[in-house]
Amino acid sequence: MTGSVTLHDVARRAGVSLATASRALNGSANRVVGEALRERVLRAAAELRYSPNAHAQAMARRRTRIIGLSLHDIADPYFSAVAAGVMREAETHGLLVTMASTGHRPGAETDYVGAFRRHWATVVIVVGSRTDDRAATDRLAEELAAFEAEGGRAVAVSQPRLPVDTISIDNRAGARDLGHTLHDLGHRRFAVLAGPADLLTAAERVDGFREAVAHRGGRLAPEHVVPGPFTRDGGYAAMQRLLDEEPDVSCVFAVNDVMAVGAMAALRDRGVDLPAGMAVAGFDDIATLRDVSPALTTVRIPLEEIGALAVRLALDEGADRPRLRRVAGEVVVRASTPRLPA
Amino acid sequence: MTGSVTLHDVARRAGVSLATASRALNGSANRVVGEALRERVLRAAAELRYSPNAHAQAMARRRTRIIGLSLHDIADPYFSAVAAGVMREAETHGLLVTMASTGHRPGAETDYVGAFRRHWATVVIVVGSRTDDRAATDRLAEELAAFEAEGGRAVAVSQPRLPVDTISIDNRAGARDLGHTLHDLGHRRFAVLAGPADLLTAAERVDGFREAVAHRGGRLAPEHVVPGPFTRDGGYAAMQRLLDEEPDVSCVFAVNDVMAVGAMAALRDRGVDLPAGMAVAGFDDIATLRDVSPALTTVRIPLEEIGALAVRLALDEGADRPRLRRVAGEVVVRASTPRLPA
DNA sequence: CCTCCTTGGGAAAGCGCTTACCGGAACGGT
DNA sequence: ACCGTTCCGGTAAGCGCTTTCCCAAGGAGG
Repeated sequence: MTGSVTLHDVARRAGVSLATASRALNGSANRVVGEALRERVLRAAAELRYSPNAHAQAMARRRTRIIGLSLHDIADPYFSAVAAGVMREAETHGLLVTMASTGHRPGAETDYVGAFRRHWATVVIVVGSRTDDRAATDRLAEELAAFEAEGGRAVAVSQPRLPVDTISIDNRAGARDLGHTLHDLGHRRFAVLAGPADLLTAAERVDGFREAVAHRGGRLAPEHVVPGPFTRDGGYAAMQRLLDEEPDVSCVFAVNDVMAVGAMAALRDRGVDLPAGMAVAGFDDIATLRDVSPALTTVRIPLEEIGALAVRLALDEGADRPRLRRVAGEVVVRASTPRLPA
Repeated sequence: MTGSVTLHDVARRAGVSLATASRALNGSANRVVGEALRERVLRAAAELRYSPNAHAQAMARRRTRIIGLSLHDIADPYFSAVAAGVMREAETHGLLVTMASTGHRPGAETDYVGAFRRHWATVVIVVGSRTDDRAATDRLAEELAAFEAEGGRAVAVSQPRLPVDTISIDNRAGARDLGHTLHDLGHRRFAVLAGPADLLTAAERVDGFREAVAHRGGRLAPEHVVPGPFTRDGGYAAMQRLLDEEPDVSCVFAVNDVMAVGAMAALRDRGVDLPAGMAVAGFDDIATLRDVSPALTTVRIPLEEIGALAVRLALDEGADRPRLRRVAGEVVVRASTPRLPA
């Protein structure tokens, strides 16, 4: 990058030293720069369209104003909602966010956290939820610990067992509440599209739902719990497999909205009338999906708020860390789960 | 950030000089480091868990491996699709992307490009489409020019009149094709939910559609072109206003899918049967929205591919810049626009 | 009138890295 | 045996900024 104007140029044009120029521009603490000089410097800077080099500042100050955000897939509305919250909050603090999509690749999070560490990010936020690969989790934990040891602040969202502040979505309680609600609507025979086996978030939702069913004296048959990717197509395929077994079921719970919508498509393609022929419920309350028809019963998670909270948590100089914040979901009943005629 | 291990530590532990350590680690060009030494250095680095400081490298090399991406709103699926493409392609090149949501705030893009410039980003990508505020556009153009003058590469998506490589979605042709298709389906009386007046993307889509209608000997009545925000609620409200006028219309074209879905919700709330009572078409073919019902007729834009293309374009050392790439849309007819019975 | 603060500016030492540039050693050709 | 050449390691000069330390000048207090 050639030709950029440096502080040196500004100082020369204003006829002052580098030190004075620097002080004039950032109004350095416990040091006053004469009004006249400050004026001169500011004017010179403006005339030259000077903008300080962020890396040089980072070197000298030994810190930056960037947030590193690692998530699975920005195209997934779940993650983009969280990202939106992070970015909104970041902006109010004058922070820039650099983002990485791990694409569900195990280990990628650790690599990216490493990159953020190399960049002296002030804050790193990882949102995910892998649970199976214990070794990978340990390496991530180690990397995050190193990052915090160097003065950074990390927050994990939906990613337990990490030695940093974490925000935990109460998946279990949300799914349980949903289960009870569906039971109250008269449903007794359930199936679950369970999502990926290795995703803790998915597992918790299944468990919570199972608890509710059990609590009401029912039982979730193992063959009615079908796994699959956390995507629209995953939901579609899982629903097809389920239908192939001709299950005796009146209501299917997909552990996220995206899958639920895929499941609805599969049902329709098989000629099932919705919502009369089958009730469908999801999880997350993705904004973009609120207008599917029939409108989806789901558990609302304040995703954007969670993103903002992550930033605030990281910036908050509280003691006794790591801290844990639980955020609850709220069942929203819509048209996709009508009351079952007795 | 204290306690981080530096190259100095590595060099000392390996018993070599800084220069050698550096050379051993980056295998510097036209310079060979003895195998034994290189081994020693690598081992020392691994033992110390050394990771180079990105800012120091940036300072010394005078460039970085980051892409600055500015867009309106990451929570909007249109933008998150483009972002996903950018990030996917960035990763294959070992680039990190730092992202900014302008939140539709005029001038914010310029501020963020300035920030990216300060960071010596190698590439800046702005995706947007404001057209009304000429002064703002000029300032953005100026900032981008300065950025490129300093050796960076910028690409604009859907943002014309900028002195950099730009990717232009052929909104006009897409909307025209859609108009013809709808006409072929027997529709004659159209309304348009036109989106924000100041967004070029929206304006072009309206124009293209209008052209098609005119070409077939029809006419789009001004009161049937209703503006509004580019959002679900914008579509909902616009549709309501339209219905309040009790227009003699059989088909409404919302200039993006998100609005189309909002419009469908409004129609349903007014008791209109879909798709029989009113045909609805959108634009973009947002993946998350493919399963609304009735399935939405729309114009498919390869958004993710566009994001990836932007990165490739920026990295491509082609001559005769600025270059212009047009990408076309493709009409996808689905259930929301049935053939009108003659 | 001298000393001691206080105020405000400059010189210079880094921050952690890359990369000319320099120089010693080993080697081959004559 | 001498003189290029190569090879390969070290020394040091930055990259653009902040910040400590030092110093000059002016004012207050004795």
